[in-house]
Amino acid sequence: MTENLAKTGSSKFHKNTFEKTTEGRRQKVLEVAIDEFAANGYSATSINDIARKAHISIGSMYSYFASKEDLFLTIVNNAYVVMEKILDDVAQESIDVFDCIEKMLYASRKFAVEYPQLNQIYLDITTQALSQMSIRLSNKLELITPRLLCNLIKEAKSEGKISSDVDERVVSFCIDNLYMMYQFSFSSDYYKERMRIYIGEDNMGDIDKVEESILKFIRRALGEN
Amino acid sequence: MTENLAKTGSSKFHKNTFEKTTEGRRQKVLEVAIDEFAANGYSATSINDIARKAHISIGSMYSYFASKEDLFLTIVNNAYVVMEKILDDVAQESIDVFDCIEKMLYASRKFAVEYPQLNQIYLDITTQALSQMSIRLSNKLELITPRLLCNLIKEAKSEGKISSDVDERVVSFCIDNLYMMYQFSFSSDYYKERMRIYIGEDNMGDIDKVEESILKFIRRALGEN
Amino acid sequence: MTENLAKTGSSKFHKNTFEKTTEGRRQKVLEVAIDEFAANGYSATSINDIARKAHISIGSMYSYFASKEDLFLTIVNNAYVVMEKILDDVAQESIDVFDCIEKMLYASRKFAVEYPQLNQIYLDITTQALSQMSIRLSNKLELITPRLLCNLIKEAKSEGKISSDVDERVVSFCIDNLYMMYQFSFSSDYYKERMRIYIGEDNMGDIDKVEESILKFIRRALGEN
Amino acid sequence: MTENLAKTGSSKFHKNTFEKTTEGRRQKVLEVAIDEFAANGYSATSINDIARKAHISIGSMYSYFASKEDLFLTIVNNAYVVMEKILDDVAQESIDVFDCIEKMLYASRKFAVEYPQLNQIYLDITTQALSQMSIRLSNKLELITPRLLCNLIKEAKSEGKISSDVDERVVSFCIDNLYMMYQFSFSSDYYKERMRIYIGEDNMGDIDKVEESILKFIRRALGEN
DNA sequence: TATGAATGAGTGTTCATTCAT
DNA sequence: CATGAATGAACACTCATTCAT
Repeated sequence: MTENLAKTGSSKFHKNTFEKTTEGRRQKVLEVAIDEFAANGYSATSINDIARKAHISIGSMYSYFASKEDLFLTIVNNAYVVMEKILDDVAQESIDVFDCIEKMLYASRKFAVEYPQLNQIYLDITTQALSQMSIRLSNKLELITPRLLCNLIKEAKSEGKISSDVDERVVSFCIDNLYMMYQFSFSSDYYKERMRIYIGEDNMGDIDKVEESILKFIRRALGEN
Repeated sequence: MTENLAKTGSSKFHKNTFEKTTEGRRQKVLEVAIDEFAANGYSATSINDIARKAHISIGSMYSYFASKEDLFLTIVNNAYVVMEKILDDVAQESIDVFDCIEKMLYASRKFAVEYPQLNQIYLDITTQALSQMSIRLSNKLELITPRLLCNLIKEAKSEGKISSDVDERVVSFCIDNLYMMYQFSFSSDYYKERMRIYIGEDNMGDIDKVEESILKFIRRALGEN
Repeated sequence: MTENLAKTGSSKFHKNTFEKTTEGRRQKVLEVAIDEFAANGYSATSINDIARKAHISIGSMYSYFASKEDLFLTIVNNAYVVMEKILDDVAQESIDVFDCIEKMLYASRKFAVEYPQLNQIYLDITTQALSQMSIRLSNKLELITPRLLCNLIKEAKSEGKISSDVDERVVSFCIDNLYMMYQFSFSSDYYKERMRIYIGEDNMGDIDKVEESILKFIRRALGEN
Repeated sequence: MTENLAKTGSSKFHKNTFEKTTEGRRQKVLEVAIDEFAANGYSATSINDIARKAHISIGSMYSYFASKEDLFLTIVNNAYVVMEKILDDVAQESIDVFDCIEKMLYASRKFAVEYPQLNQIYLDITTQALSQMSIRLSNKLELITPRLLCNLIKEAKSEGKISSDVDERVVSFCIDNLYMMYQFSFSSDYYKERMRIYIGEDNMGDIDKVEESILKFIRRALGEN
């Protein structure tokens, strides 16, 4: 549906050696690291632990990554790439604004359920303690959703599909906020519990109905004509 | 406007000794601890550091709190009490749904700007790594906003002020999600930057306009009649 | 039976204040301290803990005793006084060597069973780590048993009751060694288990028979005529 | 002379890494640790101190042993192995009961004089405070002496070498008690002083004569025919 | 390139002792 | 005289990182 989205600058936080090992080692390292960082947070995770659980020497670990931070950023970057891909696909497949908005909400849940650890790690990054680190990440990705949503709204406005008096920037912000919180609601135990409290134990079974309500909320907010 | 809100069970995570020191020491400890936990996160904060910066011996620290965790929980609990108070005031002062929704949005920003560290700490708690700890907190507070919002919407629906076909639970969830994200947007550098990208550098100066747009978003979503 | 034994120099390791408090406080402190030192050993016992458990402030503790060491020595000294009294009584009541030896074995057990903690503490003192402290104790007590036993044997020898070719010093040493080990065998878990292994689970019930055998061992060793 | 003694289950309280360092480091660590534990007792000994004195980083210490307790148990276990070996040799070399009893007494002194620290540590273990730890030690060794002595006596009884009316279990217990106390008498300052008091300063020079007296004591007690 | 032993600053926590009230 | 808050050196233990093999 939309123009091609600018690709995330493929930042690289690992050493060249990491690309040269076997796929198996590479995958094992990433897999274990994701699990550990997701479960314990950045600070409380030990790189020695990761090495041990991945059946790899810390020597190797440090031949792949210059530091614990770099290992973490490698993972985060990978997660961004995955997220980006999904978003990209959604944007391409959508036929109009409302379809796109709907698909993005679905995608949020799907991503959260499929990769709960990546979301837990993402949550960590938004934390002030890790904000210094997030600076090292190309925040281009952070630009992709805003631009996508913003353009979507603008287009829809000019096509008369939605009310012309909405501020596309703020509205994009709100919609993405809803996406993020919805995604988090499947990630950390804290947010899971919070959603349960709001939605009610009984309604947790019929998640499609919940999603439909959220979409209705958004559509109305947009002043769907 | 509304019924009296149930008070948060005043859990206590400090030892009695803490209540007996001078107000100065007490405040200094809390102040420094809040700063440190907010800036570094729970794990990366050293209780010895806090003691040093508060010009208090580590021995005293441990005569006030049984553990680092308890110091942290004391702070979090205090933050909750502050939040609760603000929320309570808003609920009491409001004259109707829309007024309340508006006042709560203002309050979110006000709280975030006034106590950025408390919000940074709150962000930390929602993290999976700290989910175990949040269990120790009476999550009654977590119930206060849902109930408040939900009742508000229900009432408004029955009064015909808003569309009767909205699901009050999901809608409350969405509105609170918008509040939380808005609040976070003034707390951690990450979310600050994110908001800037959405709203645009130029619009950041006129935050009232942004808030107005968010409110319009919500009002429309509620199908304001 | 024997001459009066030289009294232990009544060393004093407490401050005068300790004598001036109420009997209740004094007893409670000693009682708790004995329990704690016996269970954990000198080093691993906290004087703050003792104060807390005795419902007495550490301030008071330090107004009674100059240091943890002095509290410990006070207890040890008390224990010695108790032991000495028992020994003295035995010596007075006995009608001859063999009677005395028998009574002393009974007394060993009685004392160990009645005051297991004092024995555990005594065990501690014999340890090299605490040897420095034992220097501060008047080791006159340590002289009392040797002299008593030695004189006993000498007398018996001259009376022709036991073989004339025994070395009274070595024999006294051996007999006291048997007493001590027997006493320990009712004190620490280690020695209890050791005795069980030697004597056998089945014989542990009839301790009188065991004692009879030990006495027979000693009597024969003395070449009882 | 006797059947082969069951070997002590070679429990292992160190990590594999400890076996991989250089012999020099290994010896230095054990040597320093033995000295420190012997001199101060378990509780009052600092593992950081040991590391410093062994010129080894505390990190290495913990790569060799999981805990202070494990370092201690490693040493104790080593001591047991040494003791066992000596006992085994004595048992093999002896030609009859009395010879064995004599050799064991010599061995007790030899071991005590040669390894005073090991005995001081052993003394510590018998203490109630460390009884919990002794549970982790295979107490097979504790069985070795009882069984050896008991069988020896039984055999001698059936061969008519010693009186048939002695209870081999109690007698073994008594003899081992005499060995232990004799051994201790060369180990801690407390027991050294105690022996000096019994034996007399003048007789301390001719220890062979003392030993001869002790053996006579035992032989008579056995009712040697 | 892979290994893992080695390092030591740093962590959370304890405790004997002091002293103002 | 009794109190208990305050102190801070010391403790057992962890972990990111280095480097010789």
